[in-house]
Amino acid sequence: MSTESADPAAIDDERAPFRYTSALGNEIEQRWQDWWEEHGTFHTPNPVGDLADPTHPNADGEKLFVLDMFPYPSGEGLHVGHPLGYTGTDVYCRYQRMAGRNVLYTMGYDAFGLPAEQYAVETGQHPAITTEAAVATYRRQLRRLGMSYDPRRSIETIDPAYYRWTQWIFGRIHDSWYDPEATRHDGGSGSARPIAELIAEFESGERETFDGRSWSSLNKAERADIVDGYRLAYVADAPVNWCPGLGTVVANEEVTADGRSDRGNFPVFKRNMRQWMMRITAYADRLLEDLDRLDWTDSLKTMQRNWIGRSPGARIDFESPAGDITVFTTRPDTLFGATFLVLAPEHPLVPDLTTSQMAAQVVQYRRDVAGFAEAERTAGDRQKTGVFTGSYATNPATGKDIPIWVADYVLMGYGTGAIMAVPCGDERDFEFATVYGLDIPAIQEPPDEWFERQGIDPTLDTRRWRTAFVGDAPYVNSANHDISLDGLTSVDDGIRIVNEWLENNGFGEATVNYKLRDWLFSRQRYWGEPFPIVWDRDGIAHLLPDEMLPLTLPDTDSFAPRTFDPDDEESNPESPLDRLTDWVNVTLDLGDGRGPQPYRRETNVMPQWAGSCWYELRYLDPTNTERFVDPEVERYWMGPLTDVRPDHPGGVDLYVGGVEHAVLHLLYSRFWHKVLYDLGHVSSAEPYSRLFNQGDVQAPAFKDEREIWVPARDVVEEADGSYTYTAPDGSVKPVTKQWGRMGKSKKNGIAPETFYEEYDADTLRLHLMASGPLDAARPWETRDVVGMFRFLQRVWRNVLDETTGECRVVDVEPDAETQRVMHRTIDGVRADMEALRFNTAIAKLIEFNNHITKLDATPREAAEALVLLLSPIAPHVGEELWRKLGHDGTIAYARLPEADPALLVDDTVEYPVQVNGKVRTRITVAADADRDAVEAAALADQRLVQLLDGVTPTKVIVVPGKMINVVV
RNA sequence: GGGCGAGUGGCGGAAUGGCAGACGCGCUGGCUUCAGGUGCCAGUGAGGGCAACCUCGUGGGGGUUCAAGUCCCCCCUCGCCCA
Repeated sequence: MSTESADPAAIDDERAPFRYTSALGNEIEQRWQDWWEEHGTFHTPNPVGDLADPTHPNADGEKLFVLDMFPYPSGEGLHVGHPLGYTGTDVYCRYQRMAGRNVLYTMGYDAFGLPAEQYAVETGQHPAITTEAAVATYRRQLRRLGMSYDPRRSIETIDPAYYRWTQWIFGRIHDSWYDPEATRHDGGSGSARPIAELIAEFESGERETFDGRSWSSLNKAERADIVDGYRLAYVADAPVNWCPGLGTVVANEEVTADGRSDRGNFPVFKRNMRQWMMRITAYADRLLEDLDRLDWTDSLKTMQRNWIGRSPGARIDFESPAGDITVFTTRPDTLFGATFLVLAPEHPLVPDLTTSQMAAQVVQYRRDVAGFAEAERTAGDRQKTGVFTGSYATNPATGKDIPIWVADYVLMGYGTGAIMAVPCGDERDFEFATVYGLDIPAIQEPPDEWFERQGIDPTLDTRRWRTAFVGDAPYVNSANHDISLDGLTSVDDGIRIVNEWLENNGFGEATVNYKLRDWLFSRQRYWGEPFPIVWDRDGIAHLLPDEMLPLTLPDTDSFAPRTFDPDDEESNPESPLDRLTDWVNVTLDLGDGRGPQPYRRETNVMPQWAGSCWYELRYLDPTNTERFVDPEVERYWMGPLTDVRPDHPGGVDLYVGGVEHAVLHLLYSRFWHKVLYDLGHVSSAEPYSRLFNQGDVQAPAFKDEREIWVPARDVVEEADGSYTYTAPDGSVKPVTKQWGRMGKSKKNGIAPETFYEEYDADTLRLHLMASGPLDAARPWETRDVVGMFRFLQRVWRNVLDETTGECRVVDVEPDAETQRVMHRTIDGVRADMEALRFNTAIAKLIEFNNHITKLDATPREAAEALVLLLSPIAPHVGEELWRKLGHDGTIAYARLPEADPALLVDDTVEYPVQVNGKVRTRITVAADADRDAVEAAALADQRLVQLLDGVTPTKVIVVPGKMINVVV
């Protein structure tokens, strides 16, 4: 830089030294952020305990608990997409504080888990160090955005003082069982109960073991096995998702549709392994039913319903040479049409059923399909494949022998892994039967319209059908010596009759199948909560007593997991904690009367989701060392609001986050909360009564020729509109542009810091809130931001003199028009803020400010209303102008202005006058004119008389306050 | 394939069935300035007209209504979720 051009800022300084500039904005912001911290401005009082404060200005206000989905801090720091939801909640909280409510609002950090561990492995640093650094960055960045969090309530899931209670809750889940017969304390049926009550029932003989053996005849291990079969957290050999590339097993929810891990995109293999599970399936019905009590979007509820996947149907046993084959079907009424069985290739009975003639083919088939993902296997457009086992089963309804096939369109993970195939009533079975020439008897007589749509004449000869028929239609060929469905027309009736017959004859029973599986809860990783579990020499698991918590994660340099060739299905997981033999092998007195005993610690750790299952509860009472949350504090913040709705479940008043957590976090968290509720630890039946999904911020992202994302900040647009990327080695290559959600994976994040050079945090907040409704995705365009900066400058100029810095408001009554604009603004902005419509609230504030700009001087009343209403969105400017207007302290608890209803209506109303629906003229009449007077005034209008040209209107419609339509 | 949601200026978006395009960006012109930038003022859906005004216009097609971006039916495109 040379002297040839003057510093542009210097010119402004001369002429307007007190103009609102980026430099001034940044100075004000950091000053107020320090002030808030020093004064504990956003400390929120609890009703009792350490955090109680009856002197707080809003201590007696109505409570409001607002929650953000807390972030998983990555080494990259925040990008400008993150604060979209966070700013929305902050604006809402600041607004509600000014409306007098006692607002609980804070932020925590979800810091255990795979990405942190992977980052640590890559950089060779301990995850505790990299994670703490990332958390510190997030804290600094969020503070810089002016978030009004109560800093005392922040938590980190990796803090032993926090995960002590994660382990404690695990213990409560481990030490309970689900009794579907129990009457819950709220009167509902089905409840978690302490496992001790179950053991007592076995001991007293009140409850029998499954196989009828007497409790007293069993040894310890046998008893433990039986009890474990009831626990809500249990160890089981179960088909799990083994991911050699990650070196760990992962949950169903973490596997993508094409059978890969959502982290790292490695192949995932189904394998039976001994793992910790959570019996979330016990809660399937309650998780489903209670969705009706939640104020969530329908799309989110639908996603949860689909994931739970409740299908009523029946279990039916088919006799076979290898014993009974149990199938699950949603259409037991079609049993008469079942002409073959199909087993999943992994079904355990397949080897026993395969005859020696078919053995080679079956073995080959099972090998062939092993590599296919579930999604590929069930894809609708794929040619069905399968192989005959050589064996036959008996259809209990028809008594006929039907062939048993193996085919990969049947999945081991759904139902029983075996189906009865009804080719005339199921499209997949129809297709399969057609390919292999199997019998397709008709059991329903489809209506004529169905045949018409198929383009064929009505017939029961299914060889001429093009597809299966599904729906209500009269049954045919559906009778045996006991029952007959023939002639019935309702599927519901058919199902009921067959189910009764199955039960009466011992062939099966009505049952409900769920897509939801139990939650795989252990991971063979280092960076997670250790299980508070030790194993004794008999292989029995023992829960550590509460006073041994927290069980801290042992420090080690060898935290890297053992990973494998991603395709090495035969590899076996190894936990990093296994290597720490000094930690693993311990002698402990568990206080169970057995004295010190040698144990082996559980070496799996909990999955990333554990810490987020209950964090909102810890925010309530973060300093409590006696309990995870004080019951009175929990009831105050999260108790059911039965005055709002009799079936209100309680929980967080507003939860804001991305839709990507629709089935993972939100399902797990609800499950934990319900267990705590059943056991009487919380008063709320649901954790989040209202949930709002904020949209994404989209940004340009760039891919090179290999379809790999390249950092967007190193891409430039060429003169011809194409894009090129300059790699760190200096090479330049062409790339293609796409829009995508801002984030690490697409390498298109824009850091908020880049923003403070030209603008400031209040401008960013305004821009994020103004650029669209909170739930809409929006593209990021940095050049659009200047509009909100200009707006702040104009507000500033309306309150302060740019040359002197002095307040320039005048103490005179605003004129009548200004009063009306002001009160309409107050009314409109308040309504918009209540409804989270910040974009339209900002538009109204801009209009009001533009009105003030046109006045010769700014009336104090108008300036104060403007600053108060603006301050939730632009809090730093709000505070600064509030001071300049002569007020002490903070604006955070100043009361919002009230709209005077009398000033919301005008004296006169301008009516558009339509002729046949098209606006042709306008008239102005008194606001209190009645319908007839308005009509008369319209018909007397010169222009209308001219337009009508003597024609008498057939009808005149007057919509009071809105418009007039003259029909001719 | 199924479910849900969305299609409005050059762009982001606004509109209890009642004046389509609020507000912002961009663009055009003007003022300030030696100049650039900032700032300020005005204009800005398309087409026609000297003008007052007129015609068209919310993905496409139909319908309900005095009146449809909004409600109903069919179709197209995009997004998300589940297969």
